[in-house]
Amino acid sequence: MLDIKRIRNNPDEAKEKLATRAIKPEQIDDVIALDEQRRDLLKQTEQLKAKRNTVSDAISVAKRNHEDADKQIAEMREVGADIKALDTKLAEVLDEFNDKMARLPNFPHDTDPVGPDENYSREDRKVGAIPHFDFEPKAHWDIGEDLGILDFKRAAKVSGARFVYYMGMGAKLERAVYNFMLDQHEEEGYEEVIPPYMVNSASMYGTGQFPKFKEDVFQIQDQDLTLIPTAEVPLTNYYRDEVLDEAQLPVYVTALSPSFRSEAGSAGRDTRGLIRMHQFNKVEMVKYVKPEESYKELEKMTGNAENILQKLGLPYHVITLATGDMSFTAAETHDLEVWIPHQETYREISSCSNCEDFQARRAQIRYRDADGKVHLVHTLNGSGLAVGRTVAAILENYQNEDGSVTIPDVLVPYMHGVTKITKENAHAKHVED
RNA sequence: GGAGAGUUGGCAGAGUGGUAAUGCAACGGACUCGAAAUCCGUCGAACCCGUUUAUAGCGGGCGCGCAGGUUCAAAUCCUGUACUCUCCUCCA
Repeated sequence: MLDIKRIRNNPDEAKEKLATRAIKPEQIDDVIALDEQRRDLLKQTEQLKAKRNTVSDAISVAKRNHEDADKQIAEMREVGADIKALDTKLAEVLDEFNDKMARLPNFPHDTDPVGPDENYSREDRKVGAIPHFDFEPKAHWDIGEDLGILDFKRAAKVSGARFVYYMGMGAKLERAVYNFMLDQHEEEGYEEVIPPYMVNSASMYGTGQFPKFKEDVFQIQDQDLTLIPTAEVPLTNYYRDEVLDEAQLPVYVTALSPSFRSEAGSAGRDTRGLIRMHQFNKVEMVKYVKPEESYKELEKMTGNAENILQKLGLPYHVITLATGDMSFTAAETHDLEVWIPHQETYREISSCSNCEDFQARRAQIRYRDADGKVHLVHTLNGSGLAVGRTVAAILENYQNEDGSVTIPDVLVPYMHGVTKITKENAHAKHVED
């Protein structure tokens, strides 16, 4: 949620900034007009309420002295009716105002590249050498199915498209990857959390998924529960409607969780493999910080995600998203894209965003400074990393000509010493009693 | 799933129709070399509107889980709802 006072005082600034995010100037004029209506009605009803309060006092005194108050009561009956009418109108205006405000995206940061889509994003750096293969590299779904560690067919039978079973060493690799990530982030100062995987609408609203992106999620029928599309939602709403002490900041938390996404509107894209699933694991990082530190913290968080890729030896590049390509709540976003050999391209594997006070205003997450004054915190979130896509990247970048996959060194301890996944070791052996 | 109880300021806790007691904590001051204790004073944080250069001050609104309703007037009465706790049932 943007600050209406800032929009009211600088409408041109708001129009200019949001124009880069596909918001028409009329939408700004709309909210300003509604805001004016709202304040006008508020003034009227508050004047009447002030009158009601003073006259009610008089009535109360009169009654106590057993004097007649019928005249005032009759007068107040009318005032009461007027208040009710005004309040009804005010509620309507307020609803519309809130709805329109809730659909305006965050202001982009001044340094963000301006442009309508990903073609305008800025590449900040490339890290790691792109691997060269003496053979035709296979797609990760072929590697996985040939080794028998990924089973898309049976997942389709049991659940549907965009689901997968990880089998044997595949499951173990997934587990190794996220355990490694959690351990790394813990070393970097993040507290590990296991959050709820279903949240209520207020939480979805707080982090900005609702009201605009309801079609992107899975909701439980007849209950106010939504399967989380990212752990960002439960992690950021943890302090919803709270005032923190300045001394508590910054707060760093991390969580492994499944993420559930309906992928409405993605029909036909990435139909094979682990890239785009209805359910995938992700290790998420969230920070609550003081406003003046949020951009420094964003760089640190991006570094935390990069650290994972570097230790895994996966080539990637970092881009700063163009204004038109950023998510709704972000003021600035760095995407990490990992090299996928079979597609000969970089694919998103992490997205680290500074939401500034946009989520904090919606979710009312604040802190009290040394002078006792209350301010909104800044919130950041980043994937560190999407686990399924990391497994896909490992399978492809570490594949061998014989169909086996070498395990990156840092994961070997997490694989209990296994250095390579082969057809021979991919599955459980029968154990004689 | 069944039955009951509860939700009031940072915390504890009164208040069953006339507009939020009290205690603790906190803050300011006095005393003190300083602190503690004591005494005096302030105090529902936050939010909204108006006035304003102002995040100062002042005025008003709001404010008793949330949303409605009844009433001249609601913490108090009514309806719905969320959450917490206890017991029963069930359950990994």
